[in-house]
Amino acid sequence: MTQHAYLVDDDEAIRDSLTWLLESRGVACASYPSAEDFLAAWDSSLAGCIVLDIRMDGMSGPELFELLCERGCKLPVIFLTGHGDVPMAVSALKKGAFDFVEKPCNDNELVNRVIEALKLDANQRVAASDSDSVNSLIARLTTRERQVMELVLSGKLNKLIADELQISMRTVEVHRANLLEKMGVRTAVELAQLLAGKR
Amino acid sequence: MTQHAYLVDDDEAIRDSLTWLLESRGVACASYPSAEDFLAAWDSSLAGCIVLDIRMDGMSGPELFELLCERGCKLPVIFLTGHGDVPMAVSALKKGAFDFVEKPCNDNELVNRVIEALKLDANQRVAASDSDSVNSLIARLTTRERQVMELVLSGKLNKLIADELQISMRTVEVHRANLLEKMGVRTAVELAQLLAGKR
DNA sequence: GCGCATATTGTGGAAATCCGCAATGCTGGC
DNA sequence: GCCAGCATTGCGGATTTCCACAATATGCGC
Repeated sequence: MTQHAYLVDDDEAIRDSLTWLLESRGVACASYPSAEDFLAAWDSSLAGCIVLDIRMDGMSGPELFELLCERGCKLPVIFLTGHGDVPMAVSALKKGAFDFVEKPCNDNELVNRVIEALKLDANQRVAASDSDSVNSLIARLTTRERQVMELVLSGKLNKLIADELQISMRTVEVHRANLLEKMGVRTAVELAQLLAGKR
Repeated sequence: MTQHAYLVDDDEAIRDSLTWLLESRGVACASYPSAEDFLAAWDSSLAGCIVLDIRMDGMSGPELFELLCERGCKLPVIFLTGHGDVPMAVSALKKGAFDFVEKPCNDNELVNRVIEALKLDANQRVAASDSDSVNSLIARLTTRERQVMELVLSGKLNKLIADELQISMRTVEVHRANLLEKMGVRTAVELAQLLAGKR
């Protein structure tokens, strides 16, 4: 999915000038005149970042942000704000908003923030994909393979694993070989590294 | 080092009432009437969190925060703020400030934030200590042991390690046994897990 | 009933790991 | 020169890991 900067602002002049500005820097844009419009268009496959005005008719920026968070949206959000509201800013940042930029703003500053947000989105996608891959590998293990894997990862000898599971050592070897193959690694060390942080 | 809530505010009444409030909830306090006073008292062994007023005569809260960050201070900082200043709030949060609480504030809210900040401080200390411990273990390895360790962690057989380093397999075994002992682990799997994230 | 997936087990042999015991050589500090 | 630390190596033996080949039993879906 191609990354876009999703511009959400009821002021058409701002949407147009931001679109022009960002596209001249190679950033694909999609603009929406209201929070409701973007919400209707959003789905979890969208890639990029959101540039979101705080004050709009109808649903406000923070309200949209809240709803997107509830729906699991991970896109970085840059708020455009013309008035100070510290509690709202603190609250949004703590909920994961990427940044606040005050209007009127320096063109370069905003574009740079957008580009940073796009980088963050890209990095998050890679990390999530890695995590999904490992999880799907684990999901393909049989119950017994998973049991043996846990014991291998706790550093036990095959002999002790056999004692603990009350099976033969040969069976432990079979499961061990199968699980390493399914996890796409050759050794228990590689397995431990693959699963680092997932335990 | 005992954790304290370090209260920095030029208003004595606020310092006193916060002290009373926090101590009645079991939090040790130390208060300072100015940013300069706290800065003079600070050193990196202090444990706890900082409750910091924004507006003070002399050095301001954000200025103190800036200086502390430059000096490597990791204590969580809760800003007390009576006026909105979004860019300052956004900037401080992005630099790692723990929270902003507006004055006048709900007593329970502030105490809860302080207690959360103390927990964060404690967790950070444990994590830093773990990291230091592993680093000091690594520092005790000889050059050769470190080389062998890297190759073990990349999953190579002793035989291949011996080829690569142009030494005998017995020597690899000696280094391998020595490094595992020095790192306090019994197997390469445990070693990989100990070093997860440090590579 | 048949086929498939899974779990289990045994045999035999090869390879890898581990380690006690013993020894040599080099370097740096006292 | 002596000693400690480090690097290196060999021998012999024990243990562990790995796996081809082969087989049986159970449960499930068609």
